[in-house]
Amino acid sequence: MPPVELRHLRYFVAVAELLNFTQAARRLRVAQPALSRQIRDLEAELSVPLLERGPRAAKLTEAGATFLEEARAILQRADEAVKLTRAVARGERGEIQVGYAPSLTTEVLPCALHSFHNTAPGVHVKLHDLSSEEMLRGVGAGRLHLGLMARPSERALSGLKFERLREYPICVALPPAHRLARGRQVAFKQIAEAPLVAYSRAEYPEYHAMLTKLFAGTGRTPRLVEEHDSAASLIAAVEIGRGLVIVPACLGMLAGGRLKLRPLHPPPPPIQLVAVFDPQRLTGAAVGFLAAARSAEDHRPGSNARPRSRSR
Amino acid sequence: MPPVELRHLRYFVAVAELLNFTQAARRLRVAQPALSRQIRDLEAELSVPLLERGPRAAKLTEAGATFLEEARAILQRADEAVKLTRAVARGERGEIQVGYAPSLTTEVLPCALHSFHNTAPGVHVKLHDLSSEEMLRGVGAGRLHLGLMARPSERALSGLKFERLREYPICVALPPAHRLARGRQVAFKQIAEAPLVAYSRAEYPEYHAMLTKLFAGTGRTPRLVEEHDSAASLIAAVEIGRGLVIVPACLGMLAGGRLKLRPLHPPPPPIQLVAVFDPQRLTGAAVGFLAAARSAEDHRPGSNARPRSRSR
DNA sequence: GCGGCATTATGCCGGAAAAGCATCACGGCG
DNA sequence: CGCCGTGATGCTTTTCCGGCATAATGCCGC
Repeated sequence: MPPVELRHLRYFVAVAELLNFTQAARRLRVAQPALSRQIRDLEAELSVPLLERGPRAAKLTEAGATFLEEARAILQRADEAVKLTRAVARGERGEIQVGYAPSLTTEVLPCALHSFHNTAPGVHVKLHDLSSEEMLRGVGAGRLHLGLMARPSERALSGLKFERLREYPICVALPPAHRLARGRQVAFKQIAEAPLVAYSRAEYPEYHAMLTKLFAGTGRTPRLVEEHDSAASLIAAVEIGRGLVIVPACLGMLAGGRLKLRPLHPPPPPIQLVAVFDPQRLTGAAVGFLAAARSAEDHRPGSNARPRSRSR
Repeated sequence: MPPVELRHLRYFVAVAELLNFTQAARRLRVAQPALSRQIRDLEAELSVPLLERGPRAAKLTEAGATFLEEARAILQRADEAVKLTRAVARGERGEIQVGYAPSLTTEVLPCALHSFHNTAPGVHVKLHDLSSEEMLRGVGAGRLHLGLMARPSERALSGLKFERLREYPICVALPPAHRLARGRQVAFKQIAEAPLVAYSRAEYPEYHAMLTKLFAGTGRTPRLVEEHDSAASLIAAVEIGRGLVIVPACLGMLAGGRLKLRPLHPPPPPIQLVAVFDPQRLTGAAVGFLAAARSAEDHRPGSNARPRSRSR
């Protein structure tokens, strides 16, 4: 016995709406006998009469009326399924898992989310505050679509790709009243022996790798006096004078006016904020989010904007 | 371009679950090439790749995963639609509209509802307290499936059919202390001049038709002292001695011990409780309800039960 | 590196099923 | 009674689905 197909439902709905096989056949652009047979087959498959054929018009039976509701619902659902699937493929619907390094992405993330929501309002972005290793593992395992983090070493990538989103010069964060805050920049030797606060080594190993690289070849070692597990407490520690901290410029977003950031003078290589992804598994929505993150302009004044040329 | 059919969904779900065309084809009892082509056609129709074919196994794409959920839901819905429609045709699901005359059906209706609910728990019975004319019009117009009422005249039926459910002897209802309550029955002449209360003529014209018939040929006219629009207030009126009332025996169900019912002596033709229906439109559920009403036994003692033979 | 083993894709053919065409049967209406 | 309109039936045509044989592909083990 041939199974029920959507064609049967489409045909039946047409007949049930017009209550007339001939007109329904015309609407469906098939000949009337073909339609009659399909309806007959459907009734046979259900072993239930759905219509009472009269010479003047057809009439729905009780069962036919309930089947009509059902058939309409099924057809609509099928239609929506197709539309939804196409939208997912176009990256307009669905969900993406995004890992992010909180302090590094304070500038980019809000803008990217905002801009992405405008272009793809149907995509739900799930954010995960993760360490760099967790992100790399998550992207590698397919749990994450994107990881926003400091550029990792080539061997840590192991097949993944990345795209550079921003570069942030390495700065010294100082209390506003600090002596060194008066200049436009700070020479490395001025802080080489100063007490430093830092991110905790356990949670931010790559920060310490950066510090080590910074001090390599200078014959000094950083004088770490405290470790903190978040940017907020780090800022507070500097504010109350426990020490200085070496951070990428984007931390200015978080510190607001509480700290002054001054670029290090012989400028070391800047911190690169990148988006890591698996090119195999890059979905449409993830591509869209990447584009939003790449092109997101910072709307707040003065943070990463080039200083405007002085009015002459 | 051929449209999407349920077959495509069935095939896709099988492949998506096994992630293997060959095994899925075996489960579907088709050859693997046929399955491959159907999936290819489906993807072409959606213009969306749903599966990534690998030499080791297939993998769902993002769009494929969402389409899988949708396809499963649609197939299940279709399955349920078929089951539901069959159940409706068998009279096991659905809804019936039943009109009833409240005081005439106090015995039958509760039993019928109970018994019907046991045999067809999926059918919702909608009850409508209506006058006889309203019921006849409702059944004639298809708004009601059944009308439970006193047997109407043949010409009022106009094409409808009915089935007799019960017969109730015509009785006189008296206050328990009334002189006439002492006997087992009441002779007509004993009440022919007594003050009578009655149902209101406006709402119960057929009651007055019955009264008229009862008095026809006796040379008397009923001495009506009050009219009431419900059985409850009628009972109360008799209880406080405003008059007697002529009612079918089933009113004993409502009056409880408050009134005594005594059959009229030369017994007039009894009141027939019938179910009126349109044989053209009789649905399975309505047939079931009719059967329940017909065979419903009264579980309460002594109301319509034949008096048991005395122990000798 | 190459043969074996799985995978899916392709070409071709036969048959089932759906569509089309012509016609029939039936009921209402002028 | 003939003339619409209805849906049903018989037959043919077309489409398309399924089956078979076989190719192409990628992986694994030897």
